[in-house]
Parts: sequence; C-alpha cells; structure tokens
Amino acid sequence: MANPMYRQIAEDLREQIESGALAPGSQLPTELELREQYNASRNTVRDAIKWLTSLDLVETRPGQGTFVTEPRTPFVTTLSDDPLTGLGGGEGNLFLAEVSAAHRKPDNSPVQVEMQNATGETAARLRVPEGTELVLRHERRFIDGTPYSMQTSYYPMDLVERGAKDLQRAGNIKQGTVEYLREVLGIKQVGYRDWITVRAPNATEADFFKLPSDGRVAMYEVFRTAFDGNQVPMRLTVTVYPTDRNQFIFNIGTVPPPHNAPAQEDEPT
Amino acid sequence: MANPMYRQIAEDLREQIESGALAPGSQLPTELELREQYNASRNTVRDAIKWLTSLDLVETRPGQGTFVTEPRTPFVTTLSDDPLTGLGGGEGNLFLAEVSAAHRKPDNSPVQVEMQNATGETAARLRVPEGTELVLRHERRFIDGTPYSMQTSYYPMDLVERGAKDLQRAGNIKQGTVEYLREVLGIKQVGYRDWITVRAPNATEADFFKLPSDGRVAMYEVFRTAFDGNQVPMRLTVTVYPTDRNQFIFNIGTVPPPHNAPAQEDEPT
DNA sequence: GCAAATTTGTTCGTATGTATT
DNA sequence: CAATACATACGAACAAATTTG
Repeated sequence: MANPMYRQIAEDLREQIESGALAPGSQLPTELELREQYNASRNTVRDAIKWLTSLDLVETRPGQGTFVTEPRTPFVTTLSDDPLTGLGGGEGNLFLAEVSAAHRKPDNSPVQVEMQNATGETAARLRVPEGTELVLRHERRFIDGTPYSMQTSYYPMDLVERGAKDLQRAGNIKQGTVEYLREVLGIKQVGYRDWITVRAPNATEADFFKLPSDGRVAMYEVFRTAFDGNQVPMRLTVTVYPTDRNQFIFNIGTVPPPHNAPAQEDEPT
Repeated sequence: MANPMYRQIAEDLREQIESGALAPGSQLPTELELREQYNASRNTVRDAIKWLTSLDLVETRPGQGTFVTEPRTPFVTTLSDDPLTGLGGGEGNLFLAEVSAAHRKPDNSPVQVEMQNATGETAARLRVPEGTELVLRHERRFIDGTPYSMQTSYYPMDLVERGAKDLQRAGNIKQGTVEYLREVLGIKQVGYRDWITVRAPNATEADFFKLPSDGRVAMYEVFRTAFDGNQVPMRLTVTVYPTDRNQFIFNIGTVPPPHNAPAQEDEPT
C-alpha cells in the first residue's frame, strides 16, 4: 500500500470527474455515503475531498453537499493593441469592444476617484518622489455578470492642475483618458510597459471575485506604465484578474489576426 | 466566538511571521508545543498549520518540523525583445544574457529532440492538419541552480526536409534557431503572438520544479506562435514557468529602459 | 551502521456546531 | 421546526521520515 487511503479515494473520484462520469455541476455522494462506499472513516473521506478541493476539482457547500467544479469560460484580453493612437488592450472602450466581439456581455462600474500620495512602489514606477499627489481612478469590470477584473490608474495631480480637470471627476471619460490627455494637454502616449506577476488574492479581491478564502485561485497583477513622447511616465495602471477566468495575448511585430481562439470558442453548454 | 479556533491560531502565527518575530527559514514550535501554547488538540493545531501552508506562509517537512517559507527572488523575463532580427525574450542566448545581466547564473539543459504528430491544439496553433509530422525540441532552464522553466518548440518536419537538418539534431544551435532558419532556408521571422495562461502543474512539472504536489503553486503556460514573412506560422514554442519565481515584461511602442526593477534588485540576504 | 528519540503523516471514533432545505 | 450535510474539535493510535546518540 504505497499511497495513503485518502489519496486513493481522491484518485478514484478524480477519474470519475475527468472521465465525465461525474459531470460538472453534479453532486458527489455525501460524506456518509462515500464512507460506506470506500469503507473508510468520515474523516478520511473528508481528507480526500479536501485534496480535490485544493486541486479545484470540486467545491463544498455547507448544508448542501460537494459538487464538481464548473469550468469557467476564460476571457482572452489582447494587451498589445494600438500603442500609439489609443489605449492598450483591456482598457476603456477597447474592453467593451473586445468582449462584445466574443459574443459576451461586458459591464463597467462607474469610475471612482480618489486622492492619494505616492508611496514606495507607486512612486518608483511613476518615477516621481514619494509623497507626490496622485489622482486614482478605480474601475471594476464584468463579463456576463461575473466579475473579471479590478483596475486602478494613477495620474500625477500635476496633470489636473495643468488643465485635465476631468481626471479628478468621477465617472467615465467618453473618449478615454489617453485621448483626453492628448486633446487637453497635448500629451501623447507613445508606448507602455506591462509587468506581469501572479500572487495570492487579498481579502478585498477574494470577496469581490467570490474566490475561496484560502487563496487557492491566484491573481494576475499587471502593472502598466505608459510613457509620453519625452519617455516620461504619464500614468500607472494596475489591473488584477483572477487567473481562473483570464488569459492574455501579446502581439509582437507583424502577426496575422487569430483565426482560432480555442478558449474563446467554448460556449457554455 | 465568530471564528473557529484553528483560524485564530493561524492568524496569531501569521502575525508573528509577518512581523518578523518568526523569521523566514526559521522553525515553528512543534505541533505538540503549539498544542500546549494554544490549549488545543493536536489536530486543531494541524488545521491551523494546513491553513498557513495553503497560503504559502509555511512549509512542513516530515520528521523535521514546520518552517517559515523563504521568499523566492523572482526573475523577470522580457518577452518582447527584438521581434525582427532575432528571438523574443526568454529564448536561447537571450536567456543567458538577461540572467547574467541580473548578476545571476543561468544554465541550459542540452536540447532534446523528439518526433511527434500534430494533435488538436498543437495543429490548430501551427495551422497545420492534424497528424502533420513535427520536430520537438525540449529544453530546461535554471537560474542559480534552481529550475525556472521548461520549454518545447514545435517545428513542421517540412523545414527539415527543405534543408534545416540541424533542427532534428540534439544539442543547441549556436546562432539560435531563428537565425539558423534564416541562413539555411531564408525564412524570416517577422513577429510572434504570445498567449499567456495560468494553470495547475502536472506531475512532471511538480516533480521537476519541486513544487508541492497539491497544486498550490500555479504555472504560467506561454504559447508563442512565430510567423514568417508570409504570415504563416513557422514554429510554436510552449514554455511553462512556476508563478512563484517568474514575472514578465512586455514593452509596447517606444519605452525607455527600466531604470528600476524592484523584483530584480532584491539580492538574497 | 544501528537504535532511539523526535516530528510530522494517516486513520479511526466520537461529539457538537452551523448552514441549507 | 426538523432533517440533512458539511465544519470544527477532541482524543488516541500507529506509520513514516529524519536527526541524534
């Protein structure tokens, strides 16, 4: 007996799940039933379920039972669109367009505005001294009613004082902030750097995205620093996305349009 | 009593870890000691430790004890370098150069070659019929002796038959395969598409990267499809990276060199 | 090299609490 | 309110891995 019993039970259940014998969304036998099926104690059965839970194959709902996890339909965001004339992928109106093109329904929360002083990391990425006044613009995005990302953009208060008053006003800026800054101040975005990391969700994120509180589902954190014609950072945009429902594409150089997007094709059954 | 006891114990230990009272690498009290400290049963203490484990704050070693997790120094790969003249970031010699620039020691395993027929996903991404003969080139990469990524590139056998014999030969191609294909066949890479996903590691990966077998640490999977001047895919390169030690940068448009790389600066203490 | 001691891993049984139907 | 199902907690015993004497 090389492997512990709870792993064997987990393996058996896993095969049933992956073979389709236990369909997504369907309920597993209760702990008491499994206890009899496998001739094990209830605690051992629970250990097996805990293992499957950590692999995201099942989820338990107190008072109801244990269910096979429903696969999410991932959304693929192209983060490399149009560096010069407009926004990079995933931002503002491009988000709406991209989602609609995939025959899914996008939603934006109204933008919330906040004032803050630059701290260590934010200051470093924006290349401003610590304590510099910043305008923060928060936004939340949904697809088909499910939360998909949270975004915060940081602008130096300087821009507002020079005339870009709308940055400090709550609500969306119709033409997009990049276009707005060009119109009002003549500041042109000529490129950006995306820095991608993966980390565990914090409490706020776990709550908003309805993730299990033990941090099983990780978050992408994308730091986008956008530069103007003088190669000076004009904004920092930080977006977090749960990894269980998001994927990214970057097109570098000359590439044809994707004629085949495996993840996007999967329609919910 | 709103919160269960095991969570309270976990919270208490967490604070000790985050405050530095329990330093990285140091050993926690044993389960029996904790049982007395908190006046709980051993199983409850174990539940608390399991919770911290799932948050990657501690790791247990059978026969030894429980230890505070040592933070990894992440490596940042720039995936958007030089689409025209050479390789994208993270490939071949660029990997060696990038790692050396960060004052760390890179290592490449010798390339292993394998023949295979294209299956569903591979065929779709390379835009060839299923069953098409492919040459696979496998490589593993290390930094400071620690495994950081595994890579497999897929080339249509067609290229070999047209004269690129070295593709089918094990071992590294000095000038890089992109340059090699240009020299031998005049095939020029003009761009590529990187498709980024995050998923749980499989058994091979968990073993190679020494990840916990319960899938806590996720993997990036990057699909790079490279295109030639006719906008036809010339290769598919699939790289997997553990998320706990890797980050990525994409530069889009005109951007200044990073003068500040927080993650890269952290030297091991 | 072996035996003992230490420490975590697995399994059982049992009792009680909490959420949902 | 009652029944059902998962969640928490305790106690106990033995197994397996590692270190120490």
